[in-house]
Amino acid sequence: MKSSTNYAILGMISLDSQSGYDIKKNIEKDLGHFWHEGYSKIYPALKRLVSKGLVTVRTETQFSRPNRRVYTVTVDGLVELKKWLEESVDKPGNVNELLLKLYFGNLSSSATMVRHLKALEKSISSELRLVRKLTCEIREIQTPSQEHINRLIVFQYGIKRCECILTWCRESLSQLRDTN
Amino acid sequence: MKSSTNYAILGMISLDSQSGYDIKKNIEKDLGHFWHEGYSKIYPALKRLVSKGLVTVRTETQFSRPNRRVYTVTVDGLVELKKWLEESVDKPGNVNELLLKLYFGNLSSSATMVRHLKALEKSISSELRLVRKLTCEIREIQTPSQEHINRLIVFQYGIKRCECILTWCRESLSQLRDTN
DNA sequence: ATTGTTATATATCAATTTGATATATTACCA
DNA sequence: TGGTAATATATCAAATTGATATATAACAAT
Repeated sequence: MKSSTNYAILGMISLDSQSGYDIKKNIEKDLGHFWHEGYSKIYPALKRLVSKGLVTVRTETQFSRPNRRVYTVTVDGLVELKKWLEESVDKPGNVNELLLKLYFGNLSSSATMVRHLKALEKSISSELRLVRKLTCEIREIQTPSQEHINRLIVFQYGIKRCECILTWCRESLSQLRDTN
Repeated sequence: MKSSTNYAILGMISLDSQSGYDIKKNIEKDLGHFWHEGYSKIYPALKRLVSKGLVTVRTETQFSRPNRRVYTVTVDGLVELKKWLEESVDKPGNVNELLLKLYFGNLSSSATMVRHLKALEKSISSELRLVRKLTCEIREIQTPSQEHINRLIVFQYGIKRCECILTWCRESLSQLRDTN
C-alpha cells in the first residue's frame, strides 16, 4: 500500500462509515484545499481495501435513490492507518501528505505530528536557501531585462511559499506543544 | 498537445539548444522549486515534438562521453510555445502552470502575464473565502478536542497559502506595471 | 591495480493515475 | 414534458510515475 490514496480513503471511513460517493464529496469538502481523489481511484481502492480486510462493506437498500455500498473500517484497517500516520512523510517537503496525516492525526500522538512538522521545517529551510541563492544570482546581473524580471517574480513565489510554510510549521509546533 | 510537459521542454530548448539529459538537469536546477520532469516523460516527448516538426535534432559525437542528441526549437515550435503562453492557465488556481508560463513569459507580452495573474488572484480569493468558512465552523465548537486542533492546523495552512499567493500576485502585478 | 562511486547519456517497462465517459434513478424547476 | 442537477457505481484509453537497464568514463579510495 504505497499510495496515500488508500490512507486518505481509510481515514475518511474511519471518521464515519460511508459510500464511495460520500468519500469523494467529503474529501472535496474537507480536504479540497490540498487533496483530491476521483471515482476512478476511489472505487478500485475500496475493492482492494475490502480484499485486504481493512474495510467491510454492506449494501444499503434505498427507496428513492440508487442503492449505496457503505464501507466501514475494520480493526486491521485502523491498525494499518495508524502505522501510516507514524511513518515519515514520503518525500521530504511533501506538504500535502503531511496535511493528510495531520488531518487524521488524532488517531496518532501529538509527538508523531511534531516529528513530521520538524522534518518538514528542516527540508523547507534548505529549499529556501536554494531559491534565495538562485534569486541572488539574478539580482547581481547589472542590466536586468524583462526575462530577468519574470524570473525574479517566479523565484519570489518560491521564497514566499517557503517562508509561509516555515511560519506555519513554527506556529503549529507551538500550538501542539501548548496542548500537551 | 494538452500536457504542459511539452511546453516545459519546448521552453527549455527555446532558451538554449540542448539534450534530453540537459533538459532534465536544467528543469531541476531552475524550475525545481515548482516543476518536475522525469526522463520517462522527456524522451518520449522529444520524439513527439520532433515528429510534429516543433524541434529538430542532431547527433553530436563526443570523445570522452556518450554521444548526445541535441534538440533545437523550430519556427513552428516557437509559434506553438507562444500560443500556449497566451492561453489561460488550465485549471484556475493552478499556480505551477502559471509559474511555468511566467518563467518563459518574455516570449509573450507583459499584458498576457498580467491577465494570468489577475485570473489566479480571483480564483485564490474565492478559495480563501471557502477555507476561512471551514475554519470558522470549527472555531464555533464549544469544546475543542485534539481532533479539532489538528484540523485547525490543516486549515490554517490553507489560509496562509492563499494569503501568500495573493500577496505575491499583487506584488508581481505592480512590478509588471512598473516596467511598462 | 582494482574497486566503488559519481556523472554523462538514452531508453523502456509495469503499475498507477488521470480525465472522460457510461449507466441508471429520481428530484426539481420551467 | 423536457432539461438540468444530484445521487450512485463503474470502467477505459491515455498519460504519468518510479524503477530499472545499458554503456562510457572520470575520480577517489584502498
